Amino acid sequence: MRPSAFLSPLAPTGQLPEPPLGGASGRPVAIYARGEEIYGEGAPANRLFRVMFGAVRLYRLLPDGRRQIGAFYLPGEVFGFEAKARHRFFAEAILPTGLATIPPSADPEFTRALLTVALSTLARTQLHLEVLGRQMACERVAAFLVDIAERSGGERVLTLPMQRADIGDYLGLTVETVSRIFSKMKEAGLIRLPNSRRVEILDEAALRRLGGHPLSWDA
Amino acid sequence: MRPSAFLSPLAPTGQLPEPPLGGASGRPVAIYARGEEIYGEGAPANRLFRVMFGAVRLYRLLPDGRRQIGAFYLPGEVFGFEAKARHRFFAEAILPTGLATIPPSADPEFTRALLTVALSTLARTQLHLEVLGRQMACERVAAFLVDIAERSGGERVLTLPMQRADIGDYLGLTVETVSRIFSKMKEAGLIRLPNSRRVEILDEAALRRLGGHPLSWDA
DNA sequence: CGGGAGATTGAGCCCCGTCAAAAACAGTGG
DNA sequence: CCACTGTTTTTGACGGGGCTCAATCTCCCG
Repeated sequence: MRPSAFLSPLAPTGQLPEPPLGGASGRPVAIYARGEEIYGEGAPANRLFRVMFGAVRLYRLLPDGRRQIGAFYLPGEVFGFEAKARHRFFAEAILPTGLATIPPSADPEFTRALLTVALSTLARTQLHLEVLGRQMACERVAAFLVDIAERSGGERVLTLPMQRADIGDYLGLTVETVSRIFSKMKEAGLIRLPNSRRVEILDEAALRRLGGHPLSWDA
Repeated sequence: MRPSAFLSPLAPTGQLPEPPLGGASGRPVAIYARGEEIYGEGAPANRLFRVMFGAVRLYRLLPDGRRQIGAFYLPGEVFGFEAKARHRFFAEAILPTGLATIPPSADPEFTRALLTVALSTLARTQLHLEVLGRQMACERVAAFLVDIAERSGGERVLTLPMQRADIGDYLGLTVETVSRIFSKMKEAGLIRLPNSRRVEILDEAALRRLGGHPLSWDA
């Protein structure tokens, strides 16, 4: 499969200038257990992380407990930057996860690379915004599946690292709705579900039709 | 009023390093008419804009015509950067609007300033995401009003540059719902509506309670 | 004063959230 | 290997918040 430059701008496919942000080269990898907090809201934001393996969720909590997951990070992707000195999100490992730490640097080359990553993250967040603002539940799930498929290498069979509740909190839906839509998609022959964590995409074109226009900014 | 460093990071309050991105100093200002397109989807993204007066909406269209407004830009704010070489959004003047153009530069100082702006924009987009993903219609409208109030100087009486349809497409709601909620808020004594474009905030605390926690990342 | 765009209000319906229960699954210890 | 327990997922029934459709009202501006 052709790597989508946009959906995987942070992946180790070579788009990111390797020297400043890239080097996992010899850097120590910290291991986090499933569910372990990487940093919390209010923690000082003084370093970046690159996912070496596993997966990470970034989220915020409303006072009454509602949770919005802002992003998932898969192997190769970079997260942890903030506009201010402190984090406004929680970051947690979804699975046993290895993270390489990228210390900050005043090097212009580093700044440039960070800008690239920040702009890619912004672009993805804006796309996410469109999904939450203007798409129906089934379109959201379809967009999510297509996105994850692209980011995890374009395999036809993918293993979701997160559970249904995470998907719901990412898409602005309830667990029940997500589950129901998975079932509908299975009935409709769009996907197969060997088990709850594994999804085989049978009709990618139909999913893309549901999920919006992921190619319009690819040029 | 105390300027909120976060909600107005792009405003001419001095937070942004002035030399590289800041200078409206002597730069020509292009005037756009109400409704005029500043750039379209697919246009080359090769310069930034600073709003001198007026207001701008940034939006995307789904194939079937649904519109998601990703952001509004008020005087002092900067927009126009993209991760790729081409725009994925449409930008339009909402009112007669004056824009100063900021040409790109390879200067490290410029890159650093651009990074600051990009990170602020990302932070705001993530907040918007939370509103769309997890808040009820009335909470969205409340959050919107508080946000606009802060960004336009914290006045108690504000003049909305955009119409109801824009607010709806920004908040993921229909015009009718936005209108109904304005009416409810008026009945409840939270706001007054001298006319449809003008909003007087009577009970800011109640609006903030509705609209989430805009102070949690202010530290 | 008339025309048109935008805003408001009403009626009805549907998608999806809520509540509840059953089913599938993952460990754990016997 | 199997009972036992807690977690996650699925499915069902029901109600409500917000969308759709449609009519009316308000405000500009000629």
